[in-house]
Amino acid sequence: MSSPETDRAYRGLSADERRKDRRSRLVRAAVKLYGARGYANVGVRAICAEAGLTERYFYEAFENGEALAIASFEGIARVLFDNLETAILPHSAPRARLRAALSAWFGLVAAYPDEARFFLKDLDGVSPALEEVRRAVFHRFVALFGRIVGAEPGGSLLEVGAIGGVLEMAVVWMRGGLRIPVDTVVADAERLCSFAFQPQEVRS
Amino acid sequence: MSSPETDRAYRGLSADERRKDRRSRLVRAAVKLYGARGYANVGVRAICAEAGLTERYFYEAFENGEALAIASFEGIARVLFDNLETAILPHSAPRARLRAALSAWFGLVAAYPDEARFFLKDLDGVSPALEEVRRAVFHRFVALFGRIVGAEPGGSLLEVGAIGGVLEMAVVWMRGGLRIPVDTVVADAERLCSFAFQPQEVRS
DNA sequence: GACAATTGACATTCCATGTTGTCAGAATTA
DNA sequence: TAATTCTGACAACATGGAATGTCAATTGTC
Repeated sequence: MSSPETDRAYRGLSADERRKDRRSRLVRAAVKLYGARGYANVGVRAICAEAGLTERYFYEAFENGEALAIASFEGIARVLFDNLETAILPHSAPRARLRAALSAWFGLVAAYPDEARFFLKDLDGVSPALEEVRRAVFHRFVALFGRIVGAEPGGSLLEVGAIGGVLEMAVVWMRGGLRIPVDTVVADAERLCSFAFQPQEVRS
Repeated sequence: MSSPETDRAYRGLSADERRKDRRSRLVRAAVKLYGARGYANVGVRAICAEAGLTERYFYEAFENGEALAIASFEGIARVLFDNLETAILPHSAPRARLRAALSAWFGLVAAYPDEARFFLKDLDGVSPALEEVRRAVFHRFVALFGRIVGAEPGGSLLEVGAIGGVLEMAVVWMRGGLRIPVDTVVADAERLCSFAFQPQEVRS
């Protein structure tokens, strides 16, 4: 407990603005380092150094290190879903919506490699809380694609497989240095999804 | 350096036999704990306790903790590939071979949940060495299925996606407590793979 | 300019872990 | 039985990280 009786401006920013700024700097630094070194190899010390802040402000912004990881992951997920929703907006035909969503997905992966690496690879087997967050986001991912192509809700295992495949494709694509043209990757992913997300009665 | 001038039997086992026994006990204990708690939350102390051995024997058997993780993973992979090869042996038709392999895969997942959890989830973002091992095994996995259905070698991204999907299906299937009948899961996976692993000229 | 709030650098505490070392006692052989 | 190897329990050391605390210097307010 410090004694902040008043909260006056500092460098032109209010107390709230400063707090939010520090928080977002921490998140950005965290994602960058997570993506570069892997979550397991990044501690709060390194994150603070990268953000140009000290531990004191870290624990002002987050309960602990895990909370930052969760916030980072959920921030990435939010941006991702926003982008996908925006991307499919102009289209109405299921196939066109699917292609637009996948295009956006792989475009984001290419544009934000650190975020992508963290999002794709780091969150497994670390802690139950992190695992649950990953699970929930993955489920939303499957549901979104189901909605995109107009499949009935519920999310069959086949759809799970398709989305899992799309994620793994991104992993391998990145590891190969994005040398494969994005259109090729999108086309392959589209084939995988369009097959898996068809309505039950047409499937077999 | 101890001074083992001779190596005499102990409890009916030669020195070599005892070493191998200790080593395999360590691997078994490691996989069990990895699967239960996640790799990041398991140290050599806990593994030694689970194996009923002490640290002294750990470092007799392995260079360090990471070496045990690699050995564990590769041991699982070896058993897995052996099982798959055996499963497809009696069949010659691509479709039958594929079904047999997938049946074996999901059967193993169900039969060895600890091994499966470790194999599927734990190895990402921990260390470069572990990551490389995982990558190599995944590649072999894709190649094996390509060979099973008689696709030309090389491993397209679409095939990567299919295998990634199969792995993710196993993850979700396990998390759901294996409540979905294995035949259903195999059938879905089979659809995913049979579609993705077709020869280029037929694909579109 | 005086005073309070705010910041940043750093020390400090606490604890877990990896790794190596010690040693008394059990099992084995002669 | 005596000598010796092997074992298991545990101490010891080093390292690194999480989380809290201290304090002088800086910035804004009056």
